[in-house]
Amino acid sequence: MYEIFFRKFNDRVGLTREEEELIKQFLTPKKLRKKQYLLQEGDVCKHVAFVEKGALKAYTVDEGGTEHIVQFALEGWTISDLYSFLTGEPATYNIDALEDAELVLISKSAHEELLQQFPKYETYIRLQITGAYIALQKRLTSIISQPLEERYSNFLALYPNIAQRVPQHMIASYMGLTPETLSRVRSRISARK
Amino acid sequence: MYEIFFRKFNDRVGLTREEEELIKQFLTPKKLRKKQYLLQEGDVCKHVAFVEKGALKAYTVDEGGTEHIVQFALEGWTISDLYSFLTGEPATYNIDALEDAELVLISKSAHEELLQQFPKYETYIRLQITGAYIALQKRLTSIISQPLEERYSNFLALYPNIAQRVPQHMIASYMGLTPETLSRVRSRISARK
DNA sequence: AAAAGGCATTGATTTATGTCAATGAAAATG
DNA sequence: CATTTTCATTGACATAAATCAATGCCTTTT
Repeated sequence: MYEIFFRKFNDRVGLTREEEELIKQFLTPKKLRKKQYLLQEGDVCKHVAFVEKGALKAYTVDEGGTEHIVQFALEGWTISDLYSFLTGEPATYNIDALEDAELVLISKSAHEELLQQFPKYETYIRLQITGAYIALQKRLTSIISQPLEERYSNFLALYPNIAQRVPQHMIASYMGLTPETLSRVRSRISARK
Repeated sequence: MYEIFFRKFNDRVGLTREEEELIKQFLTPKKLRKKQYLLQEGDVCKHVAFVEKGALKAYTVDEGGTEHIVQFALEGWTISDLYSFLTGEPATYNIDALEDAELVLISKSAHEELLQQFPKYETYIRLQITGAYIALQKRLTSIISQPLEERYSNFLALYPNIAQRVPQHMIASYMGLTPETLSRVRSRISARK
């Protein structure tokens, strides 16, 4: 239980067995069936979720009912509406499962206690959020500066596992495109080779 | 000296006078003239810069010579090529001054020592990067889900000070648009009112 | 004060992307 | 196993954005 979570944690900051046991006290396991919500827009986000197994997506829905995918999360990734989690404001994102999933949940109170009692947790969180920030900045840079074909090729190179497990229309949504446009980008790429 | 830096620091984690003096040992002031580089693509980013005065931009330049602005930084903001700073890899961004500027620099070694010796610095950094992450996520969500007019209106509402001080073609660049398109977006908005 | 450069706007045109609709294949469901 | 659904692709067309070019207005420089 919590294997991947502690592997990641250990990669970032070394832990003794005892420390691991201490941290486990603050974690809650949760299973999610495909299509089940972890969070709905308007609710307050009560947890940060670490994915042990399966796949989730975070997204908004516009007035026309179209989904816009903000983030995917596979094994080893963390997903949440961080703004809502930290401020207690209603969430602006929905989060649900693309596949049956097993999660490790950290509640707000667990998060706060760990931060106070356990310096290594703060370091873990700092490194975690720093990595997420850098990844997001790269994604944004790609959007504003690269042509579509390169953006998509980059995506494939960076996240081959997402490309394999997630339907293409969701990747289109993640890229801010319609499914038809992504399909045409793909055919242009394969024509060029 | 360092007034805004310590005001921000104090807002996030309280500091005594002594702690402030201790941290000051690790900081370096730097002035930059308008158009002067803080960082050039290809060089390793040696510092994180906090803006005490003036304005900077971080950007990439594509094959055609067009600038794509990744970030602005006014007083109270922090700017860097964080990936390059943390890994020692060559920077992918350029950073230069839009106006004469006064900066507070934190070198890699200062950063590492502060992290080790001074838990409040780690907390400061964690809160700093968390805020930056949330802001970036909102920007990205806006790009993939909102029509241009709303994106621009949001930008104006969120950063009126940037809109005032920065030429519009740079805001267009920041939004991933041509200056002509932004101009037309603006005229459509004012026509609607 | 004159000249030069940077800047925002507008128009005409091209190119890229979105929309609507249809099809066939594949996957999920009962 | 049959029947729905979901999905990716393709075509025709509409809309949006980029490009190219010109203009006038500031601001900076000389």
